Amino acid sequence: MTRISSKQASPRQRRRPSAVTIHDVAARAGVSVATVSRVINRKALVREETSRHVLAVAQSMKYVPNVAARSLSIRRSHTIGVVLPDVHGDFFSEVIRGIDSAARKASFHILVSGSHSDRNEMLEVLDAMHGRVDALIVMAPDVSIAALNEQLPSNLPLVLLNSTAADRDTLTIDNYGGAAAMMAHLYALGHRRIAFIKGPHANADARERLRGYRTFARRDASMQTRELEGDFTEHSGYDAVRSALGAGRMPQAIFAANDSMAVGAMSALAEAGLTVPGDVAISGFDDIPIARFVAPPLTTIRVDIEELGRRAFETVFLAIDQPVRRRPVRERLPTSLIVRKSCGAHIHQSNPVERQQIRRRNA
Amino acid sequence: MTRISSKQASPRQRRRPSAVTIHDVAARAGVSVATVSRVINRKALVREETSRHVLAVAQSMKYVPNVAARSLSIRRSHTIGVVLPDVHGDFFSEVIRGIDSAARKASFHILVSGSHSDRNEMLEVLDAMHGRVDALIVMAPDVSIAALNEQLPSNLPLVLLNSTAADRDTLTIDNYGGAAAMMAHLYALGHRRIAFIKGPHANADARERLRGYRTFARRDASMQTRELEGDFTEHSGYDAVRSALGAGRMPQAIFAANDSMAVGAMSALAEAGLTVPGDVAISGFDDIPIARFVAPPLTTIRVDIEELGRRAFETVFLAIDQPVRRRPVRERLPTSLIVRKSCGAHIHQSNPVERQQIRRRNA
DNA sequence: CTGTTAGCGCGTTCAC
DNA sequence: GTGAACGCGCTAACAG
Repeated sequence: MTRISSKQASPRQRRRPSAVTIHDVAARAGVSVATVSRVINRKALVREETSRHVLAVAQSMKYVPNVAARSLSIRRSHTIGVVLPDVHGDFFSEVIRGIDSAARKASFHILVSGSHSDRNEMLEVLDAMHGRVDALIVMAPDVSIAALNEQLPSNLPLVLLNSTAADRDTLTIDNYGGAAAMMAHLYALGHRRIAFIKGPHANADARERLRGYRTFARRDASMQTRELEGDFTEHSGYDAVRSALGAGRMPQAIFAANDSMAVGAMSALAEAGLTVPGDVAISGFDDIPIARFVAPPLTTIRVDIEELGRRAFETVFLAIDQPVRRRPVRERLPTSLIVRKSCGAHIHQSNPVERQQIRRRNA
Repeated sequence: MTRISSKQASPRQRRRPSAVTIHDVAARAGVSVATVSRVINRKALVREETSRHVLAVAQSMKYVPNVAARSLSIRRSHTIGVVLPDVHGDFFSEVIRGIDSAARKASFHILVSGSHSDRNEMLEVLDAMHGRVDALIVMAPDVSIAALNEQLPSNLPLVLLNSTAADRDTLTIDNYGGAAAMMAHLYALGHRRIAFIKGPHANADARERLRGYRTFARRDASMQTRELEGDFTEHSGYDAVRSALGAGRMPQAIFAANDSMAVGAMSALAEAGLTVPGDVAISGFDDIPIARFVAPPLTTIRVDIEELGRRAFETVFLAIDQPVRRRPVRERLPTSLIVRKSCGAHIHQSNPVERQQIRRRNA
């Protein structure tokens, strides 16, 4: 009995008025749902004419595929989850921007969750994302990693940002190299008493920057180091300088683990009547937008956070539908030294003569 | 025939190994899927003992409900979409933070999409979110609103941020009032030649701030106004001052439509050898974190963006499942004047005597 | 090329 | 209290 379902309208409308479905379009276009599906998804071959007709009908009925149904069927949500800790300011927005722009090109959506202070909270969110996303981009303090590995279904593609874990894809910034480069720059400028304003101890980036500072500082016996506490906020940079002001000889240069603290430090210095770079040189890390607009402009290490986000998306995107567990991707994004006036005359690192003059002047 | 389905395992595993489903739990616990569902959702009454047992089994099997299936069934995704234009820096992160924190409390997820420069791009995204979200929080230039209203299913709860549209819920910042308050402050300080650095023309906030400036400036014949172009970036603030420097008499005060431009302006002033507030007073809008750490600290209008995000979520959340179309919510968030040193000595608005002295000094 | 049909995993009447 | 069975809207075989 090839009963053509002609009175389709009645069995519907059981609950809400509901949106127009693939069945409605099929009925109206006089084809089967399969054909409509094929047209919509451009899968398989459909006669050009049929295709146009279906498309026209769908358009006229304002048909929009139900994503939940599709996800259920193909087991894919075309969405990736992004979970970040409690980061503020530009970092957050830029990394999201990077991920979002890359995701949009691939027609992916991003489900974000930010500001997770404690581990349990983060794990809870991770759990809730299960099934909702095809892959995950996670930034977490190292301490969470172990628990994370157990919690997460190991078949879910995942890339870790700025933290390390064997057996997982990771994407990091070359914090160590950047810090070392900055120290080399300050050293070349003639500075020997260089203080460092640290970031939060729990932060992996902060630790690596500190390591760069320490390692370089140990390379020369004439170096006098000093470490000031900080937590990446402007205020902590301000406080760090205040404390330094009241304790012993001032350093010739202050290297802050991030730009925000450098700005805070400059503020404290200005308040104390000290000039930059005349009395003390200042440098930061990140190259946030205002870095070049403070007075004097801040010498810093540029980090392309947006690029980090883009790479993160690309990494997980490639991992989706890759059942074979290859060896983890471990990429480290480069940083670059941006020389501005806060550390003395503008010199090019590549010009040893000029460097010599500066060194003498600063001696 | 009460055939207990004992050999459940075979019909499964047709495609991927697939995660554990409600059927698996039911079979293992020796109950029906309906019961498991009831236990998981705490709906209907289930015998305490049965409930505990099912829960235990589910836990042991690491059962996680499939959200796609649930969404399909209950027609609800527990997700809200957030669509923002191309905003940078703190605004973006703070509004997301606000929405996210409120959403998490309600067990909602947020699907974000940012940096939409043109209208079509935004409409595309809006379209793609259809079915994926239960409600929408949208920030768009006014120009899009008309198209937006047509595009969006009118039954989808939606709140507009910083833009207006009849018949839609809107949440705005009191930009006009804030700008007027700042003008009153500068006026009280004795300033009469006050320049204004404008924001992007397409931006509703920028327009309102400009309106506040103009309206107040017209209240006194002694006022001399001047409008400088800007686009909310530090660089444009810098450029605005550079252009002013080369054209006629410098204003006594410069009121930037946002803090970023104020910072850029200060940078240009410092470069030109002008002091703040000695030679020219500077004020901004937003109270971004670095505002108090530039030298001198910036007088500004505080805007609580995170709160804006929280309110936005609450507004749409309340609208979900509210079939009755009440009259639109139109809320306007207050702003407050933060007096710092960039406009002269620190004075309290409430102290007329002090204000008098300042006025005389500035005369 | 196109139609039929069986799931995808879960919520939900309606009997029992 | 609990279970059987249907439907949510769509994709993917499998037939034709």
